Amino acid sequence: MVFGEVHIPFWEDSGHFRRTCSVTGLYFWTRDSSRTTSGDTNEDPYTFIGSPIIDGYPMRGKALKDAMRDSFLNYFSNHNHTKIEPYPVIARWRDDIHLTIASIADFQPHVTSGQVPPPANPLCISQPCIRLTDVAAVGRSGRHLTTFEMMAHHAFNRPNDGDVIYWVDQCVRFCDDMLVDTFGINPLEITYVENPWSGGGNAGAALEVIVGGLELATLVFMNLEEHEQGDINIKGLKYREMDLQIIDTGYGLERFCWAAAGTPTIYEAIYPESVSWLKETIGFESMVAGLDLDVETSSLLSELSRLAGILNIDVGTDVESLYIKLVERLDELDIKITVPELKRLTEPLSSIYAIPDHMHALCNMLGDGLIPSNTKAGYLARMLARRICRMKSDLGLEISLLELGKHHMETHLDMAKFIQTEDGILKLLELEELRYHEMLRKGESAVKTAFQEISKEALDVPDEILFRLSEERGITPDMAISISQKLGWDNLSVRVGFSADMADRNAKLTKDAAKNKEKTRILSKNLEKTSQDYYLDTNITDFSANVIHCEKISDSNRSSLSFSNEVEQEPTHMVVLDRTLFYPEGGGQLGDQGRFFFNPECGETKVLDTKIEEGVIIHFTDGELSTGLIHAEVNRIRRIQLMDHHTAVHIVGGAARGILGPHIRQAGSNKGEKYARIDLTHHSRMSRELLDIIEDKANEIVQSNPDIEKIIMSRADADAKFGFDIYQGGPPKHDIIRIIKVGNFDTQACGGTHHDTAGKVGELRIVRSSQVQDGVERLQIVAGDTAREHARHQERILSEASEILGVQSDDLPKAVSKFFEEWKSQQKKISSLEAEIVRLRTSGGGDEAFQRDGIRYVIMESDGDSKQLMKMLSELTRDESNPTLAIIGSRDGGGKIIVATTENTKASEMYNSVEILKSISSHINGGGGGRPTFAQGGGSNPEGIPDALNAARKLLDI
RNA sequence: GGGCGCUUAGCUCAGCUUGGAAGAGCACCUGGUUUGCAACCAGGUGGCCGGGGGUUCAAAUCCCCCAGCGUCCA
Repeated sequence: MVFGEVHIPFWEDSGHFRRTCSVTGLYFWTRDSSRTTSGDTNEDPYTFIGSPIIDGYPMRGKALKDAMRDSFLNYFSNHNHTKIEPYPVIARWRDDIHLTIASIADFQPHVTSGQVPPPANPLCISQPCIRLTDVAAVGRSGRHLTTFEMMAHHAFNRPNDGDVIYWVDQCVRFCDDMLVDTFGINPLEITYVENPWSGGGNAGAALEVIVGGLELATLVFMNLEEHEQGDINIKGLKYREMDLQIIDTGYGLERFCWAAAGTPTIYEAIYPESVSWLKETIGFESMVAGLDLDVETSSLLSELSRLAGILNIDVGTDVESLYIKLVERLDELDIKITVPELKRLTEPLSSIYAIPDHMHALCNMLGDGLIPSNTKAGYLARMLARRICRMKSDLGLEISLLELGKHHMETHLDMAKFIQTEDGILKLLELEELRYHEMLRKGESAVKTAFQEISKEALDVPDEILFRLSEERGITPDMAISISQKLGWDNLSVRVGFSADMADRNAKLTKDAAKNKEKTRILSKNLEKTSQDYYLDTNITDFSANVIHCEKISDSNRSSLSFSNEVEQEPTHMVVLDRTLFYPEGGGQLGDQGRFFFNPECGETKVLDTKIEEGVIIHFTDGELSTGLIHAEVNRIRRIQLMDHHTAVHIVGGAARGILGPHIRQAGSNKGEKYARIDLTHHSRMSRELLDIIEDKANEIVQSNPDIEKIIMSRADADAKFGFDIYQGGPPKHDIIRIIKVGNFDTQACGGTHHDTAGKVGELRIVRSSQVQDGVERLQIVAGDTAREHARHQERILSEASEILGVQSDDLPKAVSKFFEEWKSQQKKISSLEAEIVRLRTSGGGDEAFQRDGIRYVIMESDGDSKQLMKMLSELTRDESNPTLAIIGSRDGGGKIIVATTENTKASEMYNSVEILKSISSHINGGGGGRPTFAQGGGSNPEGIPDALNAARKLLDI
């Protein structure tokens, strides 16, 4: 059987025929022997608009989704599937994607790799998903969404172990039975298109389930994995069969709703309240009437929605070319309309459709506790918020983002399921709208500056300018153009194809960046994993073990290794033991230090740092060791300090969450001996007052001295018991994980070393906060002995500083500001005195002056720096009624010479200051330059000043 | 995670490409002219040109490091 073909008994049992699609060439299965197309081609218009293909669902919007979801889940739970609660839309358990893009993403990579058993088998779920790749098509195509629910039934089979739940035949039987029996779909209308699937390192045969021109579901039979020695070739990559065979299905909840509603677009089926509210608010009907189109608008709109479904809108498609295609197709249907006319109608409409979709995605993301930011997942939320704001202003819609969100949540969402509160989400929406307007305000002057070289009559803008405005300022090309129109550039427009080029440029930049990434191995050979005995008891620091490997650090290794600044000496060797109590750098905690020795008399080898590579713990030492038994000792004081800091970090995280709310998550942390820091997600900067409150709360926790539980449990159990909030330190990498639970204040998966009770931390101080990126606040923490040492250090600084000024440290701020003010006013006094000196020297003195042919020559040596000289020169050469050539030298700082002439006079015509300066500056071993009427220079031989001035006199024949 | 940009007067920002006397508008002060909605005219006050290092005779300007802020892409 050829890969991708699906031959199952069900086809024969149910009277299906295999056909080749006359348009796409793909094979498909149908009960209708007269069918020639697969159903999902540009020859297959939607048949359900106005005449639903699913009966019995008269409701719309949220009620429709709820009913449809129930029907689906009930069908499968009645057929032995276990209902699973949906996962968050922010995929915190993964490090390769930010958002949950499919139901199977819930189980990747741990379940699909076979490492962790599924939470149930078989299972069914309706998973909210967010995909932003087609965000430009949302609202325009009539069917694209950034957020949707993927209803699914999954089964995980291990045929080699005789553990098979069900495979292709049963999967298709479930699907067909449900579509026909539960949803009453006419069996003749259903086609199954054979279209194999591959992606993310896996592949398998797949069937697309098409009804009424709409792809309702995809059934994937994932049984292949990418492998160098694989014998199955798909799209140039080699695959082999894997132990696990996975039923991966996806049924589009919103598409089922659409097919049941038969509305012109999918948006009217699922967000009818929002669409009509927005239409009413902006007066859409009267606006359409005001357009004065030649064609009848209602028939145009229904044709449009029908056509939009057929037109394939690809990722990164230029909206402009889409319009051109649409107008061509309308022309074929004898509807004559120009692109600008069509745009005036459809652009507002597409915004009305896109706003509820974007708001739905945004509320889901924020509801999961996400904070909008300028990086990572937070950026995706910000992008959606800004798209809504932009569409709002295009529509002239005077409803705040906050109000839109409130309406959306009341109409379309169950808030009880969210981590974040409704008020919390509204606060974030309000902040985002403020930031958007701030960006626009700054954008205006940015556009003004960037466009200053462009003529007001110009028709287009150089690409580079638009690229840069977009990348540096967040001003999209069309925003830049509309801003520029306000500023007087009336004829500018964005050239056709520009956005496609910008997408290409971005794709190329990302590709180049990806190329540079490559991971180098530290050790030269593969070794058994080291037994991590430090988990048994974190208080033991002395042990014996066998050296099983030692190698010198090579030069190439050295460049790829990085050691923290707590590693005082460059290591020379790497040592691997069979077991160890040395904790390797990980989870933000620095590696342990200590020593190895054979016996107390015989010298020792320092352990400078510890790291881990694929389970092998590497000790970095200052000397070579031969294999055999050794004694070892972890630096106990350092270990305890690291435990103080690590436990303190958990306590501060818990305290901050208790005070500020559920959106506080750890976005990273770092624990050393001298310092600790924790990065927390929060929407605003933290004031010192707020830090004090958190610090007080954290110290209360320390003093209440709760036990710190260390629980080893399976990944699946941990997920079920504690949820995904435990993965604050990053996605889990093992099937068995370790939970650190500080009373009821903080629970997270963590591999670090911790005290057994919180009280051991002793004292804890939050030293300061800084912002690492928008929406992430970094708190610097000191705990235990380091906290005391820190306080001493601060006091030393204060006492030293106050001693210098001769004041009490309490008076230091006042004294410093007094000194600063005095310094400033004295600076001012000095410069006015300098000016006075210049006036005196230049007004009276005629000694050095020499008159000839109506020009005054002043050649003299003076005191003062170049700034003073310049002032004197400008005094001397200011008066145009007294044409002057002035040359002044000073021995200040290596020697300075300045030459100037009075502008617009005989003097400036006859003499070039730069040339005169250059010809004499050699006497002070220097150079110089400037304008023809004002040149300055200097050198390194101050004693040459008189020679230089004499040379000038000679040159001028004085 | 990978980029890019910005930081100059109380505020909003020019100037940096190509080094050579620190600018504009608003605000503020003084005087004049006026008391009709961002009044006008003349003059003035106000700058560690984010911090630190380097190159140079000379750095707001070029190079490196640090900090703060912004923004794009994945």
